[in-house]
Amino acid sequence: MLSIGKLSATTGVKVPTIRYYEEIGLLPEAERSAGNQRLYATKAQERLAFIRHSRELGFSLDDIRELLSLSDRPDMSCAAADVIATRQLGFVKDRITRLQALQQELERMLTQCAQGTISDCKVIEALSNHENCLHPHHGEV
Amino acid sequence: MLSIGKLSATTGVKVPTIRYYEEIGLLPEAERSAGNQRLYATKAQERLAFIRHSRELGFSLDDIRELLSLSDRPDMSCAAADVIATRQLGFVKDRITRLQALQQELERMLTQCAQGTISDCKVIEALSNHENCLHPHHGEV
DNA sequence: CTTGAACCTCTAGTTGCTAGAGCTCCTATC
DNA sequence: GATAGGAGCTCTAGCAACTAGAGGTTCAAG
Ligand SMILES: [Zn+2]
Ligand SMILES: [Zn+2]
Ligand SMILES: [Zn+2]
Ligand SMILES: [Zn+2]
Repeated sequence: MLSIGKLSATTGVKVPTIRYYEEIGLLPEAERSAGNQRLYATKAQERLAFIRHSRELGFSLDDIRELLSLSDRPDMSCAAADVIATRQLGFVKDRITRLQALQQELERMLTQCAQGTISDCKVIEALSNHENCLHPHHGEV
Repeated sequence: MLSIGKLSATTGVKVPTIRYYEEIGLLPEAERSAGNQRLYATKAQERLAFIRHSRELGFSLDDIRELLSLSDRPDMSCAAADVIATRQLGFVKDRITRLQALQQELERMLTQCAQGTISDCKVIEALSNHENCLHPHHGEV
């Protein structure tokens, strides 16, 4: 059985984050020592590693909750898991597209600026009106 | 002079968002009608359009605050503005790189999955351990 | 047996808004 | 001029996914 600190060290998830995951029900309530400190078995390490890795791949905690509950039912079809991953892939692709548009706009305004005064600054000018933009870039970045 | 609703309609920024920008000092306190309702001059439209466009390009409100105060000093060097935009470009490029790594990992796990049961699902397996990943993908997405 | 690191709970802060309650005001129609 | 209802007002709370701090307890090394 590991203390929360050891669990944190072996998984790379910070102590308060582990407690937070327990609080929101991503991790089951930990066992406690006589002095009320959390104790974890190896199983918790795996579950936490799963969460961390999924987070690193950009999944939301809600998606992860769903994926965890699926992984607890090995005989079920994996269709639901694949739907979640496919949706995530869609988000990622979409975001890349939008960020590439932003990159172009930022590069354009920076190369146009001749490093003079604010009144001549193409960066400030570009921010002031969208007319010269090549992309629509609406919605969240 | 425009009501907050008209200002919202002409700029595409929602009414509560305009009030929020005023609250945090991005917009100056609006004049008020006899009945205490906000009234805006054309200048406010430009300022708000600047904020909105900068947000669309991914700048933080703190950066925008800085950019706005620079744009109020036309005789100054624009170096500071260019620094902010360059930094923003850096963020964007970095994020794109990380998202492209995520895209690859997600595509890899999805193409490997044979659509069977959870116990054979390559998506769940890939989330369970990072060993087979091609990228480190640490840090925030 | 003492010391200090690690643990506990609870609250509040972060970013950039958004939603709601409960009220007042403005304007259009009759 | 009365009235209906849309738009405005303030204030509080909530979202995601944590992070930081206060103030107190427990554990483990020496
Ligand atoms: Zn410039
Ligand atoms: Zn634009
Ligand atoms: Zn699968
Ligand atoms: Zn990985």
